[in-house]
Amino acid sequence: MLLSKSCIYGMRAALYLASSSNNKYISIKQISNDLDISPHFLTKILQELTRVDLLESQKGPTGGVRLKRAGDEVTLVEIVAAIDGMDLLTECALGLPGCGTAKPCPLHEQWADTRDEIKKMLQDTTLSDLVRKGKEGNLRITADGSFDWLPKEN
Amino acid sequence: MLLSKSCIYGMRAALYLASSSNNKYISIKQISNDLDISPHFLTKILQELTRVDLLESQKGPTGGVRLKRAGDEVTLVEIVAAIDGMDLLTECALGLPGCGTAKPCPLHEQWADTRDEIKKMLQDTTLSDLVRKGKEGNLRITADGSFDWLPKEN
DNA sequence: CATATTTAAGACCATCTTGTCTTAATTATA
DNA sequence: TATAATTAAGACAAGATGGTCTTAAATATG
Repeated sequence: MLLSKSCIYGMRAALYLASSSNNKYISIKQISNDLDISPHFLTKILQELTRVDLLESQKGPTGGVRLKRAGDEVTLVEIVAAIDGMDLLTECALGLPGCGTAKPCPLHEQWADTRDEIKKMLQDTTLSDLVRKGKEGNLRITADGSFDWLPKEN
Repeated sequence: MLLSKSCIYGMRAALYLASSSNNKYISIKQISNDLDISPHFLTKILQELTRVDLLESQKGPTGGVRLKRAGDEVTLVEIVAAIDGMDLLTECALGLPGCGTAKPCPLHEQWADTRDEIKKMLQDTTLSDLVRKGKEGNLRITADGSFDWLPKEN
């Protein structure tokens, strides 16, 4: 698997938040309901994103979480880095420590190129990019496609 | 992590076997010694590769495992498919079942391209390709670089 | 044929990831 | 101020992966 489940859930939730126009606090319970993710588990994941300042949170009634920066200023690589770490984008495909141009493994060259493609994709894609695409095509971010991208207009 | 440890170990062992010119049976114990991999664990992994006919094995003294086909006819994707399965190369990056051109997720387009790059890399790289590179540059397939690519000449 | 060596098979345990639950702290609001 | 709602924190359970060990089956060789 490329990304852990935690990371995937984090990305889906970030997309959810980025699709909200007014950027008000939204409760994790609502997010977990709409995205069909276990609420406690999602809470733990979003706490991590709050800790690294991708989200901000507020407790109590009317509390919840929201993006700390605008969606067009948050790229996927930041979410991946926060949850899965940068290992995928830096480590050797054969698992050899210190593998690099100076001390490569036989697969290093090929994998370095491929790895850079992944990195570029994650760096070049913002939350807003995906929200735009999602709203235009009414695409799904849940298994059953129940998420509605509301509100549709900004 | 892109590939599981089992898969990485399987690839390293396959490289080891492909680097042997005469393709005689080599005991798993010797491989595990030279590559510094737990012998029992490696045995289990190589059994899997034997099961899918990438390797063939013989029991008893002078027994061991060897490549069933020539190294230039075995690509990395076969090893990955045998051990980790094809999930990495077919599944949605957001984990949505049935994600594809017909019913995409917002990230589908980008990820499909990137995924194809990974696939192409694994499909285009043969064991012999890596052995050649390894012998030419005396590159390592162990953490400490102790593997010697013997014999150097074929 | 007896023995030693090797793979095959699977039980078993450790560690990591995934997921659940409980309690505490915070805060809006009646 | 009391209450209810919410995040924060962390203990705990379940499941997957990584790794060890034991026993059985096969086989080369003395």
